[in-house]
Amino acid sequence: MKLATWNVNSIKVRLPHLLDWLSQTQTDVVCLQETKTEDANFPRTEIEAAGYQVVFAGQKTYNGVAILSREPIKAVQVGIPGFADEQKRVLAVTVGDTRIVDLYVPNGQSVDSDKYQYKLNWLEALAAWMKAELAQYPKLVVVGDFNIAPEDRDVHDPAAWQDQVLCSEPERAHFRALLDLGLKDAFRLFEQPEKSYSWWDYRQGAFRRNMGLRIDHILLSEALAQRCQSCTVDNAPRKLERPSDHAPVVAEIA
DNA sequence: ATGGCGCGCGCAGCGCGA
Repeated sequence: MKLATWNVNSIKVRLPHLLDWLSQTQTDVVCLQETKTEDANFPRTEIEAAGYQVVFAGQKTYNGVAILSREPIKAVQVGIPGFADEQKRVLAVTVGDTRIVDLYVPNGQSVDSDKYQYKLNWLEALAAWMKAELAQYPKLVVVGDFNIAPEDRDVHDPAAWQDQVLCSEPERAHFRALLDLGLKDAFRLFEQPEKSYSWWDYRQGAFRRNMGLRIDHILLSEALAQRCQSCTVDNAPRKLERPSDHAPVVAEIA
């Protein structure tokens, strides 16, 4: 199974990129974030015509998640159970015997913002839920835009980003707490190029200069980590006209 | 110099992202 996560920054604008990319890569499951579209306006027909089942949970202007799968989608869950949240950031499904959780973790804005505290609370609730999901599903995949660069090697300029949002120690501690549950960062199961990132600012020619962060992740339970054959960032869509500011991250699991 | 770019919304220019 080829499984991907991609923050598309508007499903409407990026639909041609997404459909081309699915056709070229033959991806089996892709989890999207920042679809920024109410469910009534989601481009379901175009995606189904490409051979995918699709589920989505969206809202106007902000947030929004979707999961596309070539195999049937079952047991859809929207949001973190027991965590009241107006923002559409979480979608979980089962495909075959694999549980797949798609996350758009809050950005946090800055470490002194109310939004940062919301992010930390959100991550606390996520960890408790993931502990329960791991107990129920030996084959668990947790993917998405985590809005956390786990280590300094995931940051183009660690000094400039030190203690800033996306890189702060409390955020990184929450990321490590997920790993401590028994999840593996699929990207770090393999040798990777130096300076591998998944997001680059639209400004300052940041992509051309590779001024990025690795904030989009694929976490795998032990049973799936053992079957994981590769995990890569696909920079190709970031080079297109009107790209998302994020690149897809892709894992192949036997 | 605290902007820069690109999105949605909606028709001007603002909030937000990361």
